[in-house]
Amino acid sequence: MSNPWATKMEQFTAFTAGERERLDSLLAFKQRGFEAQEDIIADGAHSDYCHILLTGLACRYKILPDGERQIMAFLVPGDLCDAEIFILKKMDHAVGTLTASTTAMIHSSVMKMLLREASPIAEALWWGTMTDLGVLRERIVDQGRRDATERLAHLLYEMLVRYRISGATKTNAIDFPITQTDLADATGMTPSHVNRLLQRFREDGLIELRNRTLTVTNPLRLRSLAQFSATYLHLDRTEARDPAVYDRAGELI
Amino acid sequence: MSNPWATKMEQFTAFTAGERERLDSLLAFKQRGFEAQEDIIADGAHSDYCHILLTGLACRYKILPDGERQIMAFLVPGDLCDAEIFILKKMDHAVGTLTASTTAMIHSSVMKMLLREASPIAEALWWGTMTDLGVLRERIVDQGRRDATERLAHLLYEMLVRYRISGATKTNAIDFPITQTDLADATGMTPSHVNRLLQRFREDGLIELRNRTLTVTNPLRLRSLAQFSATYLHLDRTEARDPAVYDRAGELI
DNA sequence: CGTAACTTTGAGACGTATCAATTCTTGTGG
DNA sequence: CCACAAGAATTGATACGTCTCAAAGTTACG
Repeated sequence: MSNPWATKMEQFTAFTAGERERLDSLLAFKQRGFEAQEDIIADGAHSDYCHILLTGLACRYKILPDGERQIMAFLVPGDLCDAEIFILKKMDHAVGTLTASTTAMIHSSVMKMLLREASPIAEALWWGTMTDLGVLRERIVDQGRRDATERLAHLLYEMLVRYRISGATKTNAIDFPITQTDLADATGMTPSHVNRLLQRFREDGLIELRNRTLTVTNPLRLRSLAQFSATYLHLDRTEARDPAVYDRAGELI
Repeated sequence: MSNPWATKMEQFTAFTAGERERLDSLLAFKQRGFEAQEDIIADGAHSDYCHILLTGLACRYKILPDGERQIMAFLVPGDLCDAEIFILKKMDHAVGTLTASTTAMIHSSVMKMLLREASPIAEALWWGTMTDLGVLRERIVDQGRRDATERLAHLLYEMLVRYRISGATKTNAIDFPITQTDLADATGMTPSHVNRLLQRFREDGLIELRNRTLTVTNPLRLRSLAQFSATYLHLDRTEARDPAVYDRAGELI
């Protein structure tokens, strides 16, 4: 059984065969399918289960009083949707799917137990949380001090890197079901402006984007345009596992 | 001994006398003073100690390649500066003081031990981390979908609330050593624009700001201008502890 | 094969940045 | 206690990035 959760955490630490088996059985215990545009967990809701995205694509978002949507993060397979639910009374945002997806459900009591162990699994869970914090901080830098072009380039490049480390692709092409409206809600622009920027990226030979597939034709230039540095992802073991992801300077792709 | 760390965590959970004593002794073990504008922990650095801010004011920030600074969060007494350091190899951002400050230092091995317990202290530490995530997400909403006026109002109002729950004030006036340049670096504006907005807030009778003191003269209007809702702070026990912080509708002043 | 969702295009308005100059504060040493 | 320096706040005029709103294409899908 493929286990994107374990694959993701192995960017940080090494698991024994026994630990891998345990992670597999945790995921197998209880699963659920979702359609596109469905909430995995609603804003203000509580649940006794944490959800781990297994397949599909989801996002964290909030709906503002005036009806506008802000996407705060995209979730790819292996990501934990609602780590907070085992400790907080209710969600302060929603997690919803963008495409049809499946999740594994882990009971909060099991999650609590896992976190209390002196094991690589517990450490990896902490690492995941700390990395989430890093990703959010990077997004704040994006929106505070980078212009629309850099912001969009950064988002596209980050998605490429995250798909590569999750093992979903080995090339520079990724499945990309995110609409321009979604991109606009994530970067704080209007869809029109996203559209015009994407056209420029295409004209400049940086990307191709059609048929729900994004191909980064010039990754080095896209990375430098985005001022991307992978430090905030804390991929301590990626180099050892997959040297191909790195270029000669030791930088990701 | 005053213990802002314990006070903050008591917004979430109740401690026994023994737990309070333990928290006191953890803070007393090793402390350090910092001058204004000094790094508590530098970008890329590693340390064997976590720092908890005891007095003063600090911020998380990053310096971009072009020299610009983005402030990602302000830290008030009781806040944990670098929770990630016990699990990650190095910081992906810096934490620096804005005013002269003191911190308590807790060895990472002690921190790890605390987190593994089945105790209210461990739960409160998790709560703090989850709340930090919430604050960052709220800042992303701010910068993505609110205009400069709302953004600045939101920041000012959040600082008032955080000072009130930390016990630093019982009125609507707080010590405010944050310069307009700092505010600009936190909200992603220019100092000039911050200045013009603050003038408007003053003209509109929302705030007074002079002599490093911020007085919110019309908290209700400032809150509604900011579209502020305290949900993301997860102050589960605040109402029980300090009903005065709430207005009649049950919303945080 | 029709319809809804998504993408593309255009022209004008507006919010915020820029950059430079001035005034006000604050802290410091004579 | 005053004078000065350095930092912080304020002001102004202009430029530009991005939004707005509306309409026309295009694509995906039941």
